[in-house]
Amino acid sequence: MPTQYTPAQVEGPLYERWVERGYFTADAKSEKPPYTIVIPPPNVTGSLHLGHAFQHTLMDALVRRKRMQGYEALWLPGMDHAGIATQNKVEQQLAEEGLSRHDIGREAFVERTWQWKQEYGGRILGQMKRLGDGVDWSRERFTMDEGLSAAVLTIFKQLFEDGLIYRAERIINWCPRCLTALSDIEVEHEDRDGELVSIRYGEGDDSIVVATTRAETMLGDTAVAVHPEDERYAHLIGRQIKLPLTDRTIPVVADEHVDPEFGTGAVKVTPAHDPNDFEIGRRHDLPNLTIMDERGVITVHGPFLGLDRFEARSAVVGALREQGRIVAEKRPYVHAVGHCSRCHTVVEPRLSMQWWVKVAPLAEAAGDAVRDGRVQIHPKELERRYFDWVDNMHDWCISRQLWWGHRIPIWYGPDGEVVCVGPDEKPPTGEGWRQDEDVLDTWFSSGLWPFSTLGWPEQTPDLAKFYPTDVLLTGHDIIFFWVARMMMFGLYAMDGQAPFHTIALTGLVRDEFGKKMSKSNPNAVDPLDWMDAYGADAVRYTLAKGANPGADVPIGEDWVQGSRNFCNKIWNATRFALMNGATVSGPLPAAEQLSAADRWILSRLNATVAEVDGLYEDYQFAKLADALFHFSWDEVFDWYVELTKPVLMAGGPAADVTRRVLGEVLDVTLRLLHPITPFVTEALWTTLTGGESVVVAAWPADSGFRDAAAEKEIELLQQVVTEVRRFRTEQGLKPGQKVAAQLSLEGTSLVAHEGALRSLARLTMAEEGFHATATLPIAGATVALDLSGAIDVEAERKRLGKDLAAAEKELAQAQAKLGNEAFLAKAAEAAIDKIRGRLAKATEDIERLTAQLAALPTA
RNA sequence: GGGCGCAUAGCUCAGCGGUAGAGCGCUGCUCUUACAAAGCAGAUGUCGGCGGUUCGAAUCCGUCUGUGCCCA
Repeated sequence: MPTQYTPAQVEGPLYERWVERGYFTADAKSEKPPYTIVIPPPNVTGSLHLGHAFQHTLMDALVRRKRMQGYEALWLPGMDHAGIATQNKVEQQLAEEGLSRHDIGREAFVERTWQWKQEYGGRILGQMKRLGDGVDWSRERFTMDEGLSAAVLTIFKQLFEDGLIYRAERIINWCPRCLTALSDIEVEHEDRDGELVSIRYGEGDDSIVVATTRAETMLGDTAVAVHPEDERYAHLIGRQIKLPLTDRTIPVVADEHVDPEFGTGAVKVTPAHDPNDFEIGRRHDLPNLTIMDERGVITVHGPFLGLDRFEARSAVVGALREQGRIVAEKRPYVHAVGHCSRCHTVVEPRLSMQWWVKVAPLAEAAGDAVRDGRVQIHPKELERRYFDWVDNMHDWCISRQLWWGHRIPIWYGPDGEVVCVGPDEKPPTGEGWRQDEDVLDTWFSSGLWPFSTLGWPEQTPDLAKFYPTDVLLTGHDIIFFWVARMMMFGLYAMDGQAPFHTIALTGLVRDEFGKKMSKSNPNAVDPLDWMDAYGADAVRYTLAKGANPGADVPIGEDWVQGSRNFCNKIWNATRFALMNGATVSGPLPAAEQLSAADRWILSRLNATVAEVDGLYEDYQFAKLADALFHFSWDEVFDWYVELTKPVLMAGGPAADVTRRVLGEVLDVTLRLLHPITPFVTEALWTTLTGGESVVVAAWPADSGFRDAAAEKEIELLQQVVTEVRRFRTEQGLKPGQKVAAQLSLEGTSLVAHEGALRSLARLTMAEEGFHATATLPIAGATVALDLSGAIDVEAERKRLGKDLAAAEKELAQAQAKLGNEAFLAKAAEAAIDKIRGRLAKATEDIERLTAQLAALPTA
């Protein structure tokens, strides 16, 4: 066994073996209770970034633990078809050939997109294998699969028949580059420097000043609105004023939604190009005048015809300025501008006919499921974000002017008929019938994911066994994407059964300085690079250790390196155990046969099992990773392993007992670590135990064994050892240098630990000619050392003096507290006891330190 | 503009009413027979400022400053 763990040699073969043996393949016919997580489907065009690696690590840990606990665990993988993103990719490819999608036609384009998926899609799936994701590959799904498409058609028809899907002309978010409608959540608002220009409309007494950041839209104004109680404009209400640069006049209308405090208190109304104005227009029966085409080019006749919207903006301002109509300009004027989340083009509000989901009843059910506790959100603080969203959700625009996606199953007849065609139904035939050209929002199909992947609408054994799923784990930034959509559809389609009982929300991955990591940032790290350099376990452990509930996760290469070191430490500790005959065979010896060290570590081991279990149930990954780190490194590797050395070296029956306990401790520790660091633990555990695989080993159970006395005993030993080591360091002794010492341990629990103490502090027996040059009284025991020569009295005096001062300060503080009547009267008994304990400890320390100082030879 | 959150050791973060913690970094000394990707020992903080509540505040309340996120 080499002295260093080399993940690169281990990981690939192990993963292949796991998959071959079918450990991750769930059985719907199993008698075991189910545990299910579906992966929020990544985008088919995407590749694994740290955010995925992070969430996958946590999901994998949850599922692996449950599998070990005896659940029929299913972690279901797959991808969504990412309508816009994928179509963009294929259009780029076509563009390189000098073609557009219209050149080859819809059918060929869709065919070509499938080819693209075949060739380039799903890179992320291979990357998931590198990370060690224990997913059931036999159940891999894609939102455009036949079964999932049938689910889309089924629910569309149900919603349509229930009146929850309708068609309407509204202002939507339009991307002039992607040439499609977008839903609200596909628009990102960013602050931009723009200008706010104030324009005078009308003439003389009939003039009124309005302000806008989008001057070009004035060409489509059909009114000016003021507040009905605004006296400044009362005389103008109902009058017609002249709209500059046009030959039109427009009315001044009174509308309560106008804020008289903002700007001049008068607003221009462009119903076809602004959602608020559209509403005003509806209330006042104003005409909707569209002035741009789908690419954002001006279509009204006149000097601006054919100009791009941004060119038109400056042209319009210029023309108005010439006419002396610009009364004020504020520049720069910072305001939020919506951008297409896919291509970052500035979104244009556009009046158009689209299909919508009426979300009110669905969102209410989604909110109630959390409100009444059927579904829990972790951490709880994020509930409010969820409620804010579902309680104020606007109707959802689901039609997209794309070719890649589920085509809307609506057929229009020659006489204005509108027919919704279900999955098993034949579309109407005959002259004049045609299908809607648009496809559905990708999220419409991913919202069905928790049950469409299990076979719905068919009543499959998978659906019966694994729905509802258990946990949805995802970033808090996409509560609105997955969570809300899956909740709405799950409750609607599955008879009010929520798709999962727990929503575990994580933060975002950031770099080591807390900066946001994104693909476009130079700080973006490819997790595969780190896995190559340090192993998948190191990346996984680092991510898990950063996973404080709901909080962002900073990660840096140094930390991954630290986790690699941890894996290496586990490797070497196990290596030591193997070299010394640690075993898991046979029953654990009874408590009477165990040494105090054995009882201590078993006590701590079981406490750790209980602690880790509790933290898993609470989705406290950072804390459980930390607890495991602390227990295994600080307690097992640093102390227990060192304590076994003198015993193992001495041999005999005591050594046999220790070999068994050492085997037990490592066996359990490796099993506890496995869900987070699956590879190194598998390699070690199979060697240590001869078992088939830790993947299917039993999850450790707390035996209930605790031994407070042993814990105290070992703590005292640690204290004494540390004290001697400190003294040695102060005296400039080399770590390996043996020193003769005489120990007086009578009357303390250290009597049984003389061997351990000598081993850990490197103290040899006092032989003839022993002459103590320093005496350390510690906790009732005395350690006399022969340093064979002068010791550095000054260094020792300095240090003891410092400790003494600290102890005296402590004593004074404790005395002050205990002398405080109010404290004694009002504080809890436990708090007072604690202070009494501190007082006693301080008194004892002062005594000891004073004695040590007195024992120093005078210079 | 509205809402939410965060300010703790050089860095990244735990702790959230009873003596300030971890990892990394830093300073010494060591290749002590599992491990130098390590061991041992050590240093480091008026817990953002100011007020208040309390016997007692990093922890609760108010306020200011700084900073981040979401929504419009």
